[in-house]
Amino acid sequence: MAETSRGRRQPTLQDLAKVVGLTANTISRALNDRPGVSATTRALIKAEAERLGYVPNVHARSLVLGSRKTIGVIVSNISNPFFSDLVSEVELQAQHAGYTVLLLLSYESAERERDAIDRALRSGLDGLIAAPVQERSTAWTPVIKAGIPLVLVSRELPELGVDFYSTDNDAGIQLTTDAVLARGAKDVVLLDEDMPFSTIRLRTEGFRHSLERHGLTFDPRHNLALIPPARSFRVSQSWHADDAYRVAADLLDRGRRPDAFVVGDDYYALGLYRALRERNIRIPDDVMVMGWGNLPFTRFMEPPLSTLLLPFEEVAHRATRRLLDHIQGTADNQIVTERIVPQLAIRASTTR
Amino acid sequence: MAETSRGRRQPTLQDLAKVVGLTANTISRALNDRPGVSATTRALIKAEAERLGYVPNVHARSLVLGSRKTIGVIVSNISNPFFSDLVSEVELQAQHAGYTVLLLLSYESAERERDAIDRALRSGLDGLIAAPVQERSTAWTPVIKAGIPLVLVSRELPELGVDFYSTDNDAGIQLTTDAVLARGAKDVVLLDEDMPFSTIRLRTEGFRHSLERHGLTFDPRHNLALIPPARSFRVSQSWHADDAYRVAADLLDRGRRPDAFVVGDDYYALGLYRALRERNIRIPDDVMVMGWGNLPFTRFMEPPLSTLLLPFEEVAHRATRRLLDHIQGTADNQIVTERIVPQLAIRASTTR
DNA sequence: GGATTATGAGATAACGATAATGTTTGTCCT
DNA sequence: AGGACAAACATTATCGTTATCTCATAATCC
Repeated sequence: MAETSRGRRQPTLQDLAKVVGLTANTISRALNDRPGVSATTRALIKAEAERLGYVPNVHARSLVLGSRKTIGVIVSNISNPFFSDLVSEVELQAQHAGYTVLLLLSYESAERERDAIDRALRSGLDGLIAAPVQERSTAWTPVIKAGIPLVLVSRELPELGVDFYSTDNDAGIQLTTDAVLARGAKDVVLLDEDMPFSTIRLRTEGFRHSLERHGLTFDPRHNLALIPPARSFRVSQSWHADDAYRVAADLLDRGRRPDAFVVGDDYYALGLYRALRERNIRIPDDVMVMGWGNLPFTRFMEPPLSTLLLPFEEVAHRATRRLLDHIQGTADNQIVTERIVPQLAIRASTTR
Repeated sequence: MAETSRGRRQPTLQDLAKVVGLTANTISRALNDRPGVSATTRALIKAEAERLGYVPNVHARSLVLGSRKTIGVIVSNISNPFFSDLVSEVELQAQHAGYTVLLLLSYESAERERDAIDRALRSGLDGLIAAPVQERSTAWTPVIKAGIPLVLVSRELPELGVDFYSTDNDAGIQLTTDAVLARGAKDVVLLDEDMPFSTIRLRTEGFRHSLERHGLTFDPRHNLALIPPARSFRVSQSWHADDAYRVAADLLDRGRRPDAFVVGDDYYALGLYRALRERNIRIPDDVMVMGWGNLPFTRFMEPPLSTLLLPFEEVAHRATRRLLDHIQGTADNQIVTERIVPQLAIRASTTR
């Protein structure tokens, strides 16, 4: 009876101590390479630990050390390549530093975000990297009150007063817009989502600047094609393409014929391509198309889509580094705000 | 001095107890809605807890309860839409059950997988859902020895004797192959990766069966186009398209002209499309193309790609349900092996 | 060779919660 | 009125580590 249950229960420090004939304390010191144990004893203990398959109980350790060696990541959804890359990079780096990653998804919903934050707080995390769903949210103050280091990515919440890392949307849109303008476009339309995100507002502003810098005027009714926000959250990204298709088709059917499109998401370009194809409008001869995000399929579109290479690894890398600094107490107490400039990938869709 | 540090430290049960004038135990019972506390006292305690912003210390709770309310997910990489969907669904359901998800990535590397397992064991997880990197791996036995419930997905390890959930690769490939055969194809090529995975072996077998059932012979040299395995792991999925492009181009340039391609990954179809386009081979008139995975972009390919809708949500759902049953002790002690049959999405690439 | 340090290890006390018993008080019944 | 019994709370133990303090013994010094 006792024998059968023995296999189930993991050996503890006490068990090990009894076997070796020392105290749990000494075992702990030996295994964690702390001083106070002779080399021979240490070797003996380590060998015995290995033999018994001893694994320290994290719960006990966490309780004493007050840390679980875990950082949380809150993003809206990892089907979005931007976020999956971000999370991957965070995981990779956290792992190097001996941390594991707790994944919490908010699905672009304020309610779910609140829930995710709540679960994060109840999970005893050492720190949190998050891409907030909405601006001006008080949902995050409990995190700060609890003294848990927080680093934001992608979407800024200036009033929170925490570190922020992001791709430079303003520079990005100017890069893409300038690129088509430099190639002779005179009438550019920005196809983007109609959402109250700072990222999108920044893009619109940058777009406008770019036009004006080239001596063109910016008229929202003329240069903007806005995709109505989705009523409910849909997991598949391809709906973005459908939405973009509809908006683009509508615009073209109203007789509007710009000579270049700049979009806020590669998926929009996917839908746009279809709308153009259906109307026998050739890319890039009749109209140039510039994407955003360098999604894996863009190189294989026909023609290959010029797009913007977002430095998400870099963002994730720096954000994680900063978070770990906070956790380990090696961070200065400035509020860091970094926007990393993306790079253009020019392909056939803008080459005349 | 003492005042400044007060804000940092989270209030504990003891603190609350002192304030209310009761014992920590009573507070605990009150807050967890366990009997033994009068209604008025309970209300008082809850109010005070709210006022002080009391959050139970998970570390302590985990220690005493022996559970962290966390399940781990080990997949190779979440940039792959299959896995990101899987992970999303697991997260969604785990959340419903009050569990959080720890994400561990193995990047298709046996070494990293071993490391991930190690970290999982040291993280005090309640259970583990994993897509193993390779077959016949002893890496997983420590998990079983530690008595941590394990459910495998996607790739099977029969010798481990644990539950397994997957899409039905055999049924899937027969669905796709049958579909092109039913539409008049007489000379079909399977374009797939040359890797020693059970999934791929199953696909080849199913493909062969399908041909033979239609009175065709299966000749590896004739009906198989194999993509050499990547030497190093590459994050971006689009390399799969490049590899497929190269293999397909090579095949076509050797003068081979099948009347249908069936592929093992939608990305292969992306590369294949390009190879065909370059040689002015029309889809579907000259050759039909059948994909695998229903990735978001397939609907927007030109022509839209017929493909296979993998029931990953279903797989994730059942696997998670099963894992939670194990954790909560409500699972029977059979070894469950379920393969869920995918569905066809017929589009223009196979419509003559 | 005696006082002084290192050195290795034990004893004890956290960490913050929950579980298993105790103890008090009050209520009900006959 | 006296005993049974339950409600409401307190006491104490426990989970498995790590940290601090103490103490014995061996090594080192002049």
